[in-house]
Amino acid sequence: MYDTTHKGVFPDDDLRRLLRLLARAGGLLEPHGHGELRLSLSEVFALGELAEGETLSQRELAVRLGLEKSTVSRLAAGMERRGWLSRERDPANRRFYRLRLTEQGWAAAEEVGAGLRTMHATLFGELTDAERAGLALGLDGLARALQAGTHGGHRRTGDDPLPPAREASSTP
Amino acid sequence: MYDTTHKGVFPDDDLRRLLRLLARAGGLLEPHGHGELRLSLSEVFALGELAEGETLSQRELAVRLGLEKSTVSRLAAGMERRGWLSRERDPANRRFYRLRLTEQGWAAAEEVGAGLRTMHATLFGELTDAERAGLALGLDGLARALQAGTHGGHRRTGDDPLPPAREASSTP
DNA sequence: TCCTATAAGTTGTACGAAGCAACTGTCCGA
DNA sequence: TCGGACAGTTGCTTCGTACAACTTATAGGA
Repeated sequence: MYDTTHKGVFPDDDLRRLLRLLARAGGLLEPHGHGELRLSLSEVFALGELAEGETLSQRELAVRLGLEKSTVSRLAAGMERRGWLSRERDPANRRFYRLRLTEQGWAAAEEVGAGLRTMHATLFGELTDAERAGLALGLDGLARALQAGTHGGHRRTGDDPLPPAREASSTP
Repeated sequence: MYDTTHKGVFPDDDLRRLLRLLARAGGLLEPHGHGELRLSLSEVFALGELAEGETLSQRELAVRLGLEKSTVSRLAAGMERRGWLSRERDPANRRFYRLRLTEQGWAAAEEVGAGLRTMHATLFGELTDAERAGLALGLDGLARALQAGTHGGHRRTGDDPLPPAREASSTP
């Protein structure tokens, strides 16, 4: 009896499709057996951030990843243990770490990055030009929309009042 | 030193943007305090599946969600405990359950669905027509591409040799 | 008809990612 | 010189999940 009454309870449109995609792509990424490497999604993102080249404090990284500082503390410790990043204290302000990738870390980032690019190529190879273009446009808009709202909904960590802070954390 | 050598290690294109979006949107959805309800992402997806109207076996649901049968066993048990679904044995084959939403389950689905639609509306309200159209087009293509590959990458559960299915993930 | 293989679901257990709270250490300004 | 603010750490808990071993039901032979 519900069938008729409640059909289409969930939005069956673009958003829904995006969500499914999220889930699906999430599956593609989660266990992340990128090559020899085995890393968590957060580690992948951390590599991505650090591969930007800047040195970051753990807090900075936490903000960018939307994770709790304690989580990032352990995350960074683990990556350090695996030889992917070095954690020097900022000489200008020893409260801060200066996280940066080691050579091994760069290698890992490269490997993961290569994996992502491959997947990207495979996936996007199946799209038409129009679809690619549309996707680029649409995602830009979506990113903007997400940024705009900031929507109380972040991650668990509600660090909305973000990165204005930062004291002495150097970086050329 | 590495900076120059390894700049742009991660793909900095649409895929990358999609991934960021995943992460960010994931944040929007994860804790899922939809109205009064508090449910995990997997529960949201389960509601979505069951709100299609069909009765499903737990195995079917597991396949669609891309989860292990034991996980789904507990998931379903939890949802039953909360009064969202009924689990009758299939009289024709008593090994199977026939999962279906209860009235409360439909209400929950409706509430969650409403939340999703609201979010959708908010988000998409900020897009231009071109962006919306592009997104729709692009996501269609992406969905097709994902389906096409099946990409060995699934989730931990390697249930590739299976029916046409969708997937999900979760978190409290 | 019984006997075994298979399949659905359950339970025990372990694990990893995450948050929160309480703590340490560092700095800075009154 | 003290006290507050803040980066980072550690202990603890929670949650979602997988895997493996088990139970129960079914279906197909010998």
